[in-house]
Amino acid sequence: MPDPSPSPPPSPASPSLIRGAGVAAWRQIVDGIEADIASGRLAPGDRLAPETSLAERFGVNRHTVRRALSELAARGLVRATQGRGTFVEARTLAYPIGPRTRFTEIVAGAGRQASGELISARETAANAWAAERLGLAAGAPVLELVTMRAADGTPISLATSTFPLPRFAGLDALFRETRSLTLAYRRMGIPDYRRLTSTVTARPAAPEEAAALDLAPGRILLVLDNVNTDPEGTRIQATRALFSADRVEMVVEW
Amino acid sequence: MPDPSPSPPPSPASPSLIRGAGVAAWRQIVDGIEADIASGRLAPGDRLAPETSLAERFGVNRHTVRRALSELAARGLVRATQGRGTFVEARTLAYPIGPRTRFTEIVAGAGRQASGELISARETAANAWAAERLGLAAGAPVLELVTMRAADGTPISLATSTFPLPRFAGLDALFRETRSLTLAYRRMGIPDYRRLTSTVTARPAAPEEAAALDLAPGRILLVLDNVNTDPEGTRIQATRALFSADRVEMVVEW
DNA sequence: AAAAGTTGTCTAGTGATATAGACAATCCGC
DNA sequence: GCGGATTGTCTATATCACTAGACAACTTTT
Repeated sequence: MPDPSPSPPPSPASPSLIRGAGVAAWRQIVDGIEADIASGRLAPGDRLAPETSLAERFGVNRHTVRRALSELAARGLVRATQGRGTFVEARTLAYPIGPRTRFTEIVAGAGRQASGELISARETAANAWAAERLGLAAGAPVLELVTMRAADGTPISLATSTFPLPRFAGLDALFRETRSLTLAYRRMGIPDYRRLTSTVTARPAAPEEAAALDLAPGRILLVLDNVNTDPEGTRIQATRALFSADRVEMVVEW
Repeated sequence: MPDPSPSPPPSPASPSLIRGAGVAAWRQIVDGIEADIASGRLAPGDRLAPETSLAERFGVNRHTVRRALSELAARGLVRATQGRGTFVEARTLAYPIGPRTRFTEIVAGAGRQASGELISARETAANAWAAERLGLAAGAPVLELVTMRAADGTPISLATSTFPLPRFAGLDALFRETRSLTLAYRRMGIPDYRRLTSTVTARPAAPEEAAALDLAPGRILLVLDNVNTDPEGTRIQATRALFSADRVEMVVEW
């Protein structure tokens, strides 16, 4: 049996809706069109089928289709103009997963403007998740940094990084000063870090996550877990970054 | 700005529901609990909070909670027993993304039973997706194989692989005979293949995809695109595999 | 200039969702 | 054996989603 292989992108979202699944018809239409946009089946500038055609295709009333298009417009994915039609406005960012990633370079490479901020820094006790990944005892003191990144002002990722204490006491101050984790590491005597593992999964955004990333409720998140070590192989950083699956696709190259 | 880092798993799904988002309250509860299970916040064997507690936590009627739990039970994620409580039954498969992947080994390594089948094989004209990845002219003749994989009888992935013709004419017969793509390649004079790129993204399942993978409508898919080459660097295979994000997490290691 | 195509807005009726209450049945701890 | 905790089932009502029709206003095509 060959390793799993994805099917080539099929025709646009299936017109048949699922009734009784707890997802409103208009919402399913939203998700379907959004999936077409995210997958490239609908590209920026493309005009959507007219409302009456979509209604016929999805087997719903034209008002239901309008409810969906209204939501898509509110999310900035499409723009409707009276008498002309509804056009696609969305695009995604190709985000490489690799031994090292530079958010600013990734965004600039896509012809967009990167920005970011350190939302919070605090010393706390390592929870089970961080303790396991950093090889610490549960409850061990750690430094936790929360950061938010954006491309062209659109939130891209919400990330929390955890570092063992007391080794990394003061890292947050160095980070605020240098705006670079790599430079902050160097100031602390660590010439470079190495990626140990990366894990990707996906799930719906919790309400507070959706709010932070300016997403509609329940949008899908790509969750990227990274563990980094110092040159001697000691684990120094465990990070979890949340990305909107509508705005980002993960790319791995060898 | 450091590379994005995920926040450690937060407390269980936010109890507040989003009204007016087109997702029924009971359905949001389903997704929230399912996310807790997928993320490990709720582990197999854990008992869920009682119905009355969940109703209070989510701010809904107990019947609405029961509607959600009924759905989770139908999906095989939880099991309710009168007088005792509701317990978690789900688990996920760690699926490595790497230069080579062996589904059977991955599943066996998780202590589960792998199975799979070749659903279809056909000669067709390359669509834009495959043509781009294989470096072919659009419409060039290709062989397309569709496969389904399962672990312990639970569908894990639906994959479509595309191969250029006439070079790979007969590959499907060799594949049926050897049950191994690597062996089939060797019989055709290709000692080994190499991974060129892998891309991971996520989106809701289309109805026919959900049906094929035995998922509830609208469940989240992890979509893995791979491009492989022969030892000389010529692209020989483009694959898209669809995975349930509830059942699989992608793991990358260096 | 007129017709056709398309989005935008208004009013109104029917079915699904969520709520509510009550009580039965099962399991577990004391 | 009893009480408390929890799931299971029944009936009933209010609110929201979806449908339907009609027509206005704008843009594009003929």
